[in-house]
Amino acid sequence: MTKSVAVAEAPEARPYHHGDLRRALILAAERVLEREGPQALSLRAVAREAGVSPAAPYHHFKDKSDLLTAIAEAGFDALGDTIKAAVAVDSEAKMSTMGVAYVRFARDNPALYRVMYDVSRNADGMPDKTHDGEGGGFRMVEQAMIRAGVDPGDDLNLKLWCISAWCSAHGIAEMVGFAQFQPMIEELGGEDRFVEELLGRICHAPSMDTH
Amino acid sequence: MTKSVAVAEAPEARPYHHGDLRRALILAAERVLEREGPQALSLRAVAREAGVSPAAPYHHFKDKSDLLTAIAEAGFDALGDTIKAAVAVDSEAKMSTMGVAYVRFARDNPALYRVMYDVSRNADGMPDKTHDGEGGGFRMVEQAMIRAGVDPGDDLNLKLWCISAWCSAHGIAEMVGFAQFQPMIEELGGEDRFVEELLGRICHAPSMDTH
DNA sequence: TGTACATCAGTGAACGCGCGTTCACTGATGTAC
DNA sequence: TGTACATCAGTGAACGCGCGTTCACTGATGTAC
Repeated sequence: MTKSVAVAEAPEARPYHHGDLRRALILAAERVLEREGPQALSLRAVAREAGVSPAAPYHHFKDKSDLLTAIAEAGFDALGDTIKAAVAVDSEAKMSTMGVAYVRFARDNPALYRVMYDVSRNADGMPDKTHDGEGGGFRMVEQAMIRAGVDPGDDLNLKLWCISAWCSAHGIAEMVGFAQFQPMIEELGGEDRFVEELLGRICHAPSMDTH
Repeated sequence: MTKSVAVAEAPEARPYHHGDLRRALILAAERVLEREGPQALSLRAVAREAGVSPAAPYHHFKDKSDLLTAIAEAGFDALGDTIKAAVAVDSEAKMSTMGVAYVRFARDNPALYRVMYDVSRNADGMPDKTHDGEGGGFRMVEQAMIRAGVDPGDDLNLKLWCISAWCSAHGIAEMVGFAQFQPMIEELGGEDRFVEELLGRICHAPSMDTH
């Protein structure tokens, strides 16, 4: 509910001050990405999509790369939420459930996923929140690994298993779309099954503790 | 040895006709990538680096994307050669040897590696030569898998193991550089050891045939 | 409750830049006779 | 062996474009008194 004004304006007229342009810009960026892909993600395009002038974003972000960082961070948050939701449904919270959810997110938001890792590469890593944060993705993987039988006391081993799983999921996410794999995907009855098969060859409880 | 000309030119004067500009452009692109990164890889920059006018490349490539495709293909060839060389040294031709060589290539040529996969994503897959070709990378992985104990008769299973390994190597290659992992890398005594640890958790003979 | 004023968050025009691509051209090469 | 000519592989100027960023500005908001 906004304050009423003395003179009625055109119904959709945005007030001069936006209210939460920072957030609006990030949402606009996601729409641009989905609609036009990562190449089209310019600061100007985002401003255009949000309905503001090209100079407006500079009141909320230092420069373009600062905006990209925020977009990537929002993406990693969304990824974490997706995995969380998948785990909530699967009572056993299996690694493969999480892996499939991970890859699905990447496949459903390919351009955003691309930006997330492009930014990470430039920033020498993913957001700290994702890696170390309490509700972050890595923590969830850790817990699933422990449930799968990895000794939680051996910290180095546990971490290596998590990183190994995450890297695999990332590699799969980037490559499932390759045309060469499509016949096999059909044979297996869909992308999710294909991903399960790949993940199954990577994370399988029996050998996890033998290292 | 070039034909001598009646009037002596400045020593480095390139003849009007280049001879093999197509190849020279690809090499120039690799230099640009190494020196300035993937963002700087414009058609004009490549022409500049090769010492020709911006219009010259159009006699050898349909457009920019055609040039990029050729660069990526050359990159995949070089990757294949690197793996081949590593296998030649290691008499057992272990998976981990190949994996480490793969990741080393990606780390030594980060910008080229990026372009290789960017192009692959746009082209819906890596070059056929790499995937299906006789001396291509996938074939080498196949053979190593067979040596490691995967039943060569079960074609689907064999292929899934190869894809799984390749995806993992790719994921690792993209993420080893992340700052979060650096302490662990030091602890393990270097990047190659870290990569070996990760790969060891992914490809380990005992369970390969149990599927 | 009103008023003066600082601050915030927009505008829109302008800047210089490098890009991909096209064009009419020209120099060099190779082939037919 | 020489010459005419088609073809090939370059040049360099020009095009229009969208970009990131800056600037002086202005409208709206909130605070002090």
